[in-house]
Amino acid sequence: MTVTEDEARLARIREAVAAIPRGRVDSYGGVARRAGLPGRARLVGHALRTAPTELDLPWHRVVNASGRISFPSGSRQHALQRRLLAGEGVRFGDDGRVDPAARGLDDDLDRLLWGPPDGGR
DNA sequence: AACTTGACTAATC
DNA sequence: CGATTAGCCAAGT
Repeated sequence: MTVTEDEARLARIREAVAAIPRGRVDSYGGVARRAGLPGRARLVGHALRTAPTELDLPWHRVVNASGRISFPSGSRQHALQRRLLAGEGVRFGDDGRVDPAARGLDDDLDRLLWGPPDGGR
């Protein structure tokens, strides 16, 4: 297990995060699955935590499997993430869950977005 | 090197 | 609903 392999995995995770369209969210597990790393949701958390800000990843579009922001409510991060999502039109329920309609992505999303130059849109 | 933590999750109770 | 358990495993102590 080399360092380069780890970096490649992190890169795939970051790609998967970057592939989440504006106004939609995905779960840590979902991102991991689309990155080819099923069952490794925690790794997504680590990847985002250690990701350089300069990458400008849409990290706020990643919520937990419950559809809630994973930062403790009341924390600065929680407020920020919620605000960023609200700014993209993501609705929240009274229980703090994001609108179910905005949750989850198809496995083909990556191909749809990055594959066929003409397929999508 | 042992032990703990954590931007997680699914299953059970 | 919440609490517990077990699986996950990179990083931090």
